[in-house]
Amino acid sequence: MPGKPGSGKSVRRKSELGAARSAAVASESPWARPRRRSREREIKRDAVILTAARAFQRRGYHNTSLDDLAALLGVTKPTLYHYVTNKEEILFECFRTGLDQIRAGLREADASDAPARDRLALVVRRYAAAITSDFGWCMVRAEDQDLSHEMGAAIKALKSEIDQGLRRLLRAGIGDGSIAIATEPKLTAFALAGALNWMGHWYRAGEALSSDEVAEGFMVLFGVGPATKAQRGRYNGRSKTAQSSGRKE
Amino acid sequence: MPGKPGSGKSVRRKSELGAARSAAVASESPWARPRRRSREREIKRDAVILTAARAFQRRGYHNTSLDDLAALLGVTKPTLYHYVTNKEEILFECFRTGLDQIRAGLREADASDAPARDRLALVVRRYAAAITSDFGWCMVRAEDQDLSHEMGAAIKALKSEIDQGLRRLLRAGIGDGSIAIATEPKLTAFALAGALNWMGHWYRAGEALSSDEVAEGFMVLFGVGPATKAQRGRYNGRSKTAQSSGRKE
DNA sequence: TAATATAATTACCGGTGAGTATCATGCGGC
DNA sequence: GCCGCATGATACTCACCGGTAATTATATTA
Repeated sequence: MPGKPGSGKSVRRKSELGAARSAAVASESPWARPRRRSREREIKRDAVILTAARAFQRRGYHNTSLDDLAALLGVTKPTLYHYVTNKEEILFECFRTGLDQIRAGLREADASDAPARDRLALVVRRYAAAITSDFGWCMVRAEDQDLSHEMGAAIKALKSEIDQGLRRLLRAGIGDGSIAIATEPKLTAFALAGALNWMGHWYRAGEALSSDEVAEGFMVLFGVGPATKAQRGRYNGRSKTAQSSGRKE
Repeated sequence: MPGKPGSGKSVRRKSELGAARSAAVASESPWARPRRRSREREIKRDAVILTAARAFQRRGYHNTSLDDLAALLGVTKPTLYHYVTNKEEILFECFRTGLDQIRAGLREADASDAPARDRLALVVRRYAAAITSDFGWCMVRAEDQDLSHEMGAAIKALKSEIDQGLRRLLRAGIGDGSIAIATEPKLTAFALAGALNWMGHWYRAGEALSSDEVAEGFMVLFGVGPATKAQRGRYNGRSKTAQSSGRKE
């Protein structure tokens, strides 16, 4: 139906539409109907994203058709379009969900006043957990090539934020003496991110090591772990503090 | 043409075919020679693979049609089928070509009697060079998901060979005292491979650091570089020999 | 129960892209 | 000149897939 308002080619986020509506029509009109954000809907949308992430992980983005995805969910393809605007958006959400897990760890670390080494360890653990999660594949393997310009740029920004966060922690660690590395933070961050991202390729559920253990191993490997002797002399034994402090984990 | 011998569904390597033929028909028959291994043909085939690798790197495997590829080569699609059996084979060759560069480095290292640390350094340099080459993308980003079972298994085997080679070198280094790492070889190899593979994502031609320099940096980072106190003697006199070969950037 | 919004379905469209059947040309050897 | 072969182009098929229109089912509310 060509006359239906708002159904044009432009990609309209449902939320934006809703916001515009409620802002325009004010609140006393009976039509301003608070747009009962039925929780149900978001749950289903999340199920679409999660199922898609798993399917993409197994068969790849391009080898997973929307019919496949719909079948996995026990519905038909058009139903999917009630929750997402197109396939690209699904990939984008997978991307974002995974990256957000890491960014959450980063913010958590920023809010802490533990030594930088411990904050970095936290982020690395979160990173490893995210990579080995259902959304890990999308972060590592899916490529910006499959995203539109805007979405690709958005993902790139998120990735950059994570990269910068790692570098900042490394610099902070050098500053407060809790980290001693032999190479510059930039290269170190690249190497660390690479090692972590690669987990997405080899780490399988049921691996002998938990993702936390791998994260710990990488910290040691990069010379910023508790087992490094170089650390011992530089700053005292308080390195365990944040490790066992009330963090949920 | 269903009648043409050897043109069935099975993927036959041209070289194997040629070898089998010449072995069977001996060398005096006038029909034995027609295998005029016209060098021209292999050159063209290589061009197909290389051009494909570059296109895949930029736009991705699934976003590059054979028509695109043909256009890049200034021919039409059916022409491509004179040199490869299908698109999958192109991807496989890209994979293999890249991996072979690393395997060559591995064999080179095995043939050397230098300390394991230097042999590892050589492999890491070769690895970094391969990843930043035109075929780097295929090794890292392209996934086995797009390959048939047999080809996927073949690639997996090659990858495993490389992984085992890295572990072997690490163990050898621990054995001869030229490498001192704080974690087990398996995890170290994963981290090292990950850091190197990730170069395919961030390294661009014209980067401030050459791939050799990055490789050197990683060696340092992983505690097996020349800056490590465990290595006091600059015993590496020959490690520069192979360094300058191969890179064009 | 009527009105309405949402949810999901059936049936389709348009485009694309891998792979093929068939014909045309150039070339070396007889 | 003719045959065989390699190489290439034109024009096509065939299936799949993303996305949509029209329609039915379900639930909520007045």
